[in-house]
Amino acid sequence: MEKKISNEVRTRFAPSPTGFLHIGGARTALFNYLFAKKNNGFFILRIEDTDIERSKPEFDKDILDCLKWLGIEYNEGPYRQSERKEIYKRYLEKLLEEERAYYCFCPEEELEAQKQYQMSIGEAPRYSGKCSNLSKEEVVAKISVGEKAVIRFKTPARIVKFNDLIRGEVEFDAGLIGDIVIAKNMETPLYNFGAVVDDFEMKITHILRGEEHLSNTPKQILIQEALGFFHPEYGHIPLILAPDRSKLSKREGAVSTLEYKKIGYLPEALVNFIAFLGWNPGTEKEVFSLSELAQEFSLDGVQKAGAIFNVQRLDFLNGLYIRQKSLEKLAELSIAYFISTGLIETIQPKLAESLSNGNGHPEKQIFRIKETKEEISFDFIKNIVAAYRERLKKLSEITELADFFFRTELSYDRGALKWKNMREKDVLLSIDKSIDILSKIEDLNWTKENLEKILILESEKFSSKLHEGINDRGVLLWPLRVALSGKKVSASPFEIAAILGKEKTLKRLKSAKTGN
RNA sequence: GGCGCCAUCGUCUAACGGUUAGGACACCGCCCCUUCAAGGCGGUAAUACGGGUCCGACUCCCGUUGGCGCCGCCA
Repeated sequence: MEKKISNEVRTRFAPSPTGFLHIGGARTALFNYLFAKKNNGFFILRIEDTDIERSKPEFDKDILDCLKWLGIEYNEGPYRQSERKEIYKRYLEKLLEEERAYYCFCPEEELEAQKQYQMSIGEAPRYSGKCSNLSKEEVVAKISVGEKAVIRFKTPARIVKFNDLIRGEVEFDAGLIGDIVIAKNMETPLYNFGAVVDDFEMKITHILRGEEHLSNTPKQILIQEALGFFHPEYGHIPLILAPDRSKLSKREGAVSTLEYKKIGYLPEALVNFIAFLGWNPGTEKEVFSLSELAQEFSLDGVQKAGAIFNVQRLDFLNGLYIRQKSLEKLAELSIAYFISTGLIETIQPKLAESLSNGNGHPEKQIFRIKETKEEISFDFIKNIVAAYRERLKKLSEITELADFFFRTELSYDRGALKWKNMREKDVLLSIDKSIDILSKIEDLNWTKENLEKILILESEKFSSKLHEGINDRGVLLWPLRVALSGKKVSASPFEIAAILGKEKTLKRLKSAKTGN
């Protein structure tokens, strides 16, 4: 076997644009990227769009957008196989000339029947080799009358061994494979052939791909030998599984990775999460940035068994990264959600999209509460995010948590105002007390810290008066919370009041009293 | 059906012949506390099964079982 010709590491990610880039594909891209980075090598993106029926520009775009979002940058590409037909044609001609490949005219129905029969008697289904016996004249004659032909590779019947970077020595009996179709015609190469040619042309040294390709490897090795190519190293990564241990399917999680962006996952969280699906550094450190991963990544730490996609862990990591993220950035990202749920609006219709892509300038934009057309500042959004960031698992959750900041009428059950077994008249007393306290605070002193200081102090006084010495701040703070937010679960009433401002705070308290 | 790959808590995993089988998520309990989070402390929970080899197996070998992948004129 010829060995690789270069000692610089070159990896590639070679998806086909026949579907969205799902989590499994994203992880394959990540591992190739990390391996290249770790070894000071190159990472190449190649789009395998030879299947013209199924390849779609929108999927092509999805792949590119996705990698960009995750921060996975490629040094070369994207190459597209549809633009490289001349190259494949050249190698196809070479194989044909050297009689390592041949035209096959067998109709598909016949092949299908053959396969069914072979399987029914417990044999490995494979092509009989019928057309390999055709003479040159017969072939020319058939082609000249326009008979449809594909090109088959004469698969040598021998044992193929290779050392998988992750699994160790793997062995296949190529005699069971049969002569595979490597091109539909001279212009349309098929996967096993196109990939081999490109990997050679692009000087790929390490091929890290999903386990589903393990049984393609002997075919590719044999084609490499027929063409006189060197053999790249192979490493087959375990699959990412659905909760029932089946392959991630369209119905179960195989959606575009960009969907996770929509729901409000941070790319840092997703990268960290998928890196640990099938890999670990061997230490107890589990929070890694992309560049830390690039430093630590090693094939030794890659698992052999498939890993189930566990959303709870993703949520945990996302919460972690949300808490670490800057307020500016989070607020910027959150605006898109407030806009899409109709809570706020902007005069610039394209803004939401550019913000979620991280290139808007929110501090210079004008936002309005949709219901009242009242103008709000970027700081207003920032403060809301600050009050809620600790409670978020996903960014999208913020609209449901904080919608009350943008509404004039709060609708909630009056019973919610009651703290523990408080009597109705005490609830009214409590609200009056809050109104009394808050209306005395100057606008200048209307800050979260100050409100907290005063309200804590007053709540203790109020509580002991109400319950004769029992200290239960809830008697003042709970009705206040519900009056301001309309919710039983919220940020602290101090934070809410500070963001709402004195006027709205008092207004909400007054309507809590009257019940409208 | 054939071929191949795989097998440690529910999940992601550590261990690379000698550990009370470790960590994280989730779950449960306690603390903090005006709610929910966050945070702190603690707990439940695993080597699929059967044979070997060895003084000693999660670890090595064989088998069984189970899971997954491929067997396309898809990639």
